[in-house]
Amino acid sequence: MKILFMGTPDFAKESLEAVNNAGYEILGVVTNPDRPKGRGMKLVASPVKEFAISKNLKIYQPEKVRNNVEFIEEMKSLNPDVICVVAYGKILPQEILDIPRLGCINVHGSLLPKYRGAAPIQWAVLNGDKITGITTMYMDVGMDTGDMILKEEVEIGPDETTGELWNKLSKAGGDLLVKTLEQIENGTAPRIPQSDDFTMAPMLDKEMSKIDWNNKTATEIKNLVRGLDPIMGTYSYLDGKKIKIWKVDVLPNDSLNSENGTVIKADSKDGLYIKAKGGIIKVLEIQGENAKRMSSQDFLRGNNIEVGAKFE
RNA sequence: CGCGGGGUGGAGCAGUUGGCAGCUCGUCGGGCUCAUAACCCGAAGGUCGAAGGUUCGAGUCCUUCCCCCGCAA
Repeated sequence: MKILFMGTPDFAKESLEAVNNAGYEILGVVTNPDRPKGRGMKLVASPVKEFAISKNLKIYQPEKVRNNVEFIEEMKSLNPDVICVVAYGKILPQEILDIPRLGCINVHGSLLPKYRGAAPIQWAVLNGDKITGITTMYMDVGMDTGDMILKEEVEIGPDETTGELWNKLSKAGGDLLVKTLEQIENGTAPRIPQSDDFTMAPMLDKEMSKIDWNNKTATEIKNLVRGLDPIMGTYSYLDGKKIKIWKVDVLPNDSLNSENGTVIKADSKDGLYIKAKGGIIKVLEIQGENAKRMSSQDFLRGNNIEVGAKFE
């Protein structure tokens, strides 16, 4: 079976590697163009491209695919049996979906129809879900609305971060994609329409990384912190300085009557404790301006925080 | 050349107009205590990111390089 692969980030790279290891013929790899990234704005190749280079696979990096006649003709001429799309980053037009004889297969990081959209993994953690998973489906023009093929559940631990879950799901996605391809090849792949009770997982907004001490409960804050680790992290201002909070625990409410966001304990042995709605946030990892991530104990050795100071 | 902040004992930081390198914690030794992560006394531990330059004298000023972080993407 001849496969054309489309994908960009490390999540997709795991799937590409799995398909490659499974011995399928990969006609080509389509990935987003190199983007300027990081300090210095240097051009960086996507993880998928890196892998494709290491395996001498043919690489395509169109700036756009819609109405790109030249690109679409090229894809047609490859004559793939299946196109595998994993976090490619572009919406594919019908003309491309129609190319492969056996269809376009997508690997999605949630149990559809829950969390259709760009950020299913992040939202599963942000919402404090205990279980999520991977779904493979036949793509259609809608946003993750295609008929489902296989699903696999993955548990989310109480302290698990998006980054950790991301890695687990990347791996699971690769395995499930290979399984899906096997079933397509021997004609046993099911085709299960999605029910109507779907939810959306839209792209994350920068605004949400600021901790809202007044309206969010301690548990919601903890979910926010692990949900945004390591993508953007969460922050709060203390004494005009932007402080990032990377890892917290929730302690039961001591029924204190201080305002939410108030420091109730700051000790270089015990760490940093902040009053929150419905509980106490024990800060485990923190990052000051121009500093790196460190334990709150380390942070407090060099930065004096007074009890009663207020995060906002 | 996108903008900006940093590299100082093991950890986190301070170091004023260049003039004996400090603080909190940890480590080691001793003491106190029924006991302790608590308290008291004492000690060790630094070529101040690297190289070069200015100077009587550089952590501090100048040049180059390496590494780290934030913003922006």
